[in-house]
Amino acid sequence: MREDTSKNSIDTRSRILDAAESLFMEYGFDGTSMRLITGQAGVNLAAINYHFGSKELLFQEVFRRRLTDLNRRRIAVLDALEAEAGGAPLKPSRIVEAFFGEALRMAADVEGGGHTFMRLLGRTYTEPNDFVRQFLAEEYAECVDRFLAALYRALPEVERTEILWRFHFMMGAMSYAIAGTDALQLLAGKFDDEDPARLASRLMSFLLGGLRAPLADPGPA
Amino acid sequence: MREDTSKNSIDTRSRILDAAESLFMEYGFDGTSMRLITGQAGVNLAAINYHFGSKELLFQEVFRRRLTDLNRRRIAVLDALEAEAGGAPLKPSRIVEAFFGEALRMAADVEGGGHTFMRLLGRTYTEPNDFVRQFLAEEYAECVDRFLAALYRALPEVERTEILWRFHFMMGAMSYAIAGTDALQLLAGKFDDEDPARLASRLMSFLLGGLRAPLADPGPA
DNA sequence: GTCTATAACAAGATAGAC
DNA sequence: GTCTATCTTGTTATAGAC
Repeated sequence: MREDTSKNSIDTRSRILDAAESLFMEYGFDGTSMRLITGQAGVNLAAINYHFGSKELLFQEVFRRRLTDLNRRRIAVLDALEAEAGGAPLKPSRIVEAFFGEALRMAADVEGGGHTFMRLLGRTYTEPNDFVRQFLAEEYAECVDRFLAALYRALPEVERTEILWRFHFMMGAMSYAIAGTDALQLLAGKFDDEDPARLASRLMSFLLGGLRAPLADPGPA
Repeated sequence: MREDTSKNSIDTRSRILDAAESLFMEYGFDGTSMRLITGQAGVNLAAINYHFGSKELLFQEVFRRRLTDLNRRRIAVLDALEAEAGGAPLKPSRIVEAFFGEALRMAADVEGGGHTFMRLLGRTYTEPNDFVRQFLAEEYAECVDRFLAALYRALPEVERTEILWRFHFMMGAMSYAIAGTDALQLLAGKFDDEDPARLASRLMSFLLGGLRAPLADPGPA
């Protein structure tokens, strides 16, 4: 194993990305200065602009680095399920497991940074920063469209708007699930420490319960 | 109706709070400058420090103004339910409805600013800003303790950690539900515009489905 | 209570030496 | 590719006139 033959240049990018991921997660985009990032990464202040062009572009790269792969894996799993089903609609639970299971697997990777990234992602959803809003929408477009289409086919009797909302609710629950494992939160300190696999099965059971819940009364006309 | 007899001083505080609430929701704490707030409020820049002491204290006051009442109402509803039950455990669905129903009612108040506030609140949960973390924990402590105790009594056969997590998941779903009504989001543009009452019943049905879901397999020992 | 002016500092970005 | 030094702008906060 080469120790630091290539400690420069190629490594600098990664060091910056790792530091940025962790700091953006902790302090948010506006709360994280470039000086803080380069300080933690052990690189020069000017390196961010040299390697990424700007703070915003660095932020985007932090997401692209992991998100592209995550959504590719999601789609691959969905492809496999659909191939296996041979034209028949999938079970809703399989679809949900494919989408959220991949995310939870990434979140379980504490060493490799997947955990930090998924927390950052959850946090960013509710941070309506203009430039990242559009970026995330593009990055997710294909994956979300594929999964929604699969759910529409799997639940033809359910109004599409209802499916959309439930999918959205599930994203919220997952986001909090990941954030809650060691973050702030009103309930912090009340949780026993427990392994991510246990959490994943807790969440999945909750999500499927919500997805299968009886439809709401549309209310009085 | 008096037009602007008291346009000063007492009104200035409210104007600042309203502007701050809306801007903090849109741009976050760090992304919102005092110049922006005072500009939108139509008051002088120095007014924030005069009336609130600092930007941080203003932020806290934005929350206190609405949160204290919200949690008081929640507790009042719980008190009424428990009085009615006369010592018997409550139905879990009633407890959940009390807690989230009050929040949803506030979120439905678009005119009065409750909607903006609830979106800000949901966003702030995932923003682990040190000073607001502690503040929110204190502001919520009594209410959360009361509702958790009620749930523990209502579901004695369910492991407490499981209840804690499901409560947490529900908070996440609610947060996204409120944010998603007109915010960013990957699914934005896909939602038909619809009234908040409809959304509330959609969410409640999802939450109860999740709460009632079969317990997860603890997994292999 | 409200205002102007400004102090004191931190931010992102870049020019130019090495 | 990396560094230092610096430019420009924007930030919170406050002193002091009105």
